[in-house]
Amino acid sequence: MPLSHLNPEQFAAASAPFGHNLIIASAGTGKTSTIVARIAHLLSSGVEASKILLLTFTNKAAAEMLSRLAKKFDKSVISRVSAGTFHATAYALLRANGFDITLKQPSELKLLLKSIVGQRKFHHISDIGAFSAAYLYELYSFFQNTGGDDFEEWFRSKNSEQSVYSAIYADILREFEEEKKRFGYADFNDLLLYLKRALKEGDIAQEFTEILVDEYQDTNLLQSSLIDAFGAKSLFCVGDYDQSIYAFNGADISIIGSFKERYKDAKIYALNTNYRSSQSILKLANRVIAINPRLYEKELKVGREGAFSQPRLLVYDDLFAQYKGIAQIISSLKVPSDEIAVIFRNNSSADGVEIALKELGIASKRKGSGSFFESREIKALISLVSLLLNGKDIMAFIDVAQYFKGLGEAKSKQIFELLSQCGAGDAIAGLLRPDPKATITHKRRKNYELGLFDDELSVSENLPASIKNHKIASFLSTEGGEFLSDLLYFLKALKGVKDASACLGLIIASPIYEKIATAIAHKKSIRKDKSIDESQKELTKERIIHRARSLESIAKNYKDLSAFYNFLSLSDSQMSAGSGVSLLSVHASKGLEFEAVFVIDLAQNRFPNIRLSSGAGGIEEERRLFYVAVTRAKNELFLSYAKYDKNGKISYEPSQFLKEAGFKIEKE
DNA sequence: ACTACGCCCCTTTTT
DNA sequence: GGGGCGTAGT
Repeated sequence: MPLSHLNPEQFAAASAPFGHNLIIASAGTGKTSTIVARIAHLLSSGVEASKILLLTFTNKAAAEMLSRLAKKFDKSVISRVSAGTFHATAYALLRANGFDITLKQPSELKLLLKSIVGQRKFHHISDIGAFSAAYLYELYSFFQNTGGDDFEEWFRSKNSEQSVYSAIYADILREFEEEKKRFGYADFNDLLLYLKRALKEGDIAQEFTEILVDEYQDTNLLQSSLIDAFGAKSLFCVGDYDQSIYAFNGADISIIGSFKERYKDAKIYALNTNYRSSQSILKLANRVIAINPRLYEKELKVGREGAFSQPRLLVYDDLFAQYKGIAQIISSLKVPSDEIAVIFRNNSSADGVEIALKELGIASKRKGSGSFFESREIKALISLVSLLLNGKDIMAFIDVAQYFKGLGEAKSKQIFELLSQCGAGDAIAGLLRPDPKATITHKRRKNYELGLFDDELSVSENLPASIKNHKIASFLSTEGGEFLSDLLYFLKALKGVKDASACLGLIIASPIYEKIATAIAHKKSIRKDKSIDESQKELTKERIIHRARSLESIAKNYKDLSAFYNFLSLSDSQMSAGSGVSLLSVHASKGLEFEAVFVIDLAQNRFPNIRLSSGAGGIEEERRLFYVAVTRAKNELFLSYAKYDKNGKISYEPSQFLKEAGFKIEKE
């Protein structure tokens, strides 16, 4: 039984009676084991598995806890436990209840918002520069996550100078909501908002006996209100206010702080024995974090004994010398590289470290950061998948169309609109089965009427046979016709194929993807003198197909295309394949532990990041970030910074956290 | 009106 | 290396 090897504190928490339980679990105190034991306790006491909901911060964490439980319980029981991130859980519940939603990444919705902002004028109101669409999106997201109600009012109370635009911004966002609805889009926040509303209005009746919340300190008001909307009989919230580092996403430390006041029957448990870090590491971490206000009493006890090396401060003259020096130390450590992490405040630090390690032949892995899923060829592949699932997805349509010469954003949009009219809002349906009764209207461009491009008839003549008789054929250019013909062929080839991996295989083999791959390879093979490097082009194309194939093999794990698409949209920190030294931002390091940890670029302005510390969480949040970073270390901890940057143009002061940790730093 | 292309900007943290 | 913006070209 998992409960048998718990310490008394952990046991008390794991076997707590039903009710509103808050477990204050400091870093390294066996939080995961306690949650696993709690679920085991619930199952053993006869709670039906499907009445348990486990909310974690990453899907990986949820999967890990379930796999631990699978060792003690029947797999068919464990598979009935609902577990995942807030977002993954909400998505699953909404879909299971018939909500038809296409989840879109923030980057794509920023693009959609941008197209709306672009049509607005601001300068007739004021000379003040208006916010960019990206910034407005983030602001709106923050507003939603912090439980906001009236954007315009909220905005005015927060931002005095930009208040002149508050009405326009609010109207833009109203239109944004309409557009999202029209194209069937939802973003991360929408998942939570939709579910919350559905629960409140009784559209979804999902009862849980107990909801367990991991990383409770990073819950924001939207998430907190969603927990309440479930109306579960019992809560088991596990967190540590000293590790709250998501204020920028609306995480509110007062949610954990006010637990006692919000729930009358609240019981507070504390896990105080640290089994992870050596005494000297813990001492350093606690000394710094003690400067922050204490929300609950903590008496940290060291669970490990033995002789460990003291944390070391490494000071370098130059930024690059720092990365090189760290790589050198790493190569000399007698620790497996998988047990080493380099942790930084800003992702911009990662490149230098990666290069320095590479030079010494040391393998490293970085979390997802762009590369694979954001590459053009994978994005196009996902867009094609998206179109199969959602015929209203205009952004996927434009993304695919752009690889056909002569089709840019505006032309693609026009074609999409025409097709939509043939398919009652669904462009793909409009292409496959145009409604003969639909009347289509098209805003003709003036230039056409002036006869500037007079080959309208000959253009139609050139259309591929498959598209010649389509209702919108008379509006199409040769390129547009070619694109729709390829798309039509693609849709017919994939019709009725459910298996995700088979789908991907067919997509990759389709003429439309072949054209896309060729177009991308072509662009990447243009030499400086504008000639084409043909051998390079072939090589790039092979690499593109190879990458596409690796996505195909990932798809094998999913039962159908829409399950696979869900994974693509929701999966956290996409695959950190291979082995080697982990390169992590502090946020990405959350929940992990390593034998040896390097916290780098500990310079004032860099870490703490001064620009950010003036924002939501303030310097206290930066201090918590420092606390999280150093408490990842089990045995060895190295702290470092450089006095100057590469070009010596900027000089850095040591981070205030180094002083707070008790390091004596000599003056120049 | 729209697309293609070259040049300059910068780069917080995550589901 | 990507996105924003001005310019040339269809």
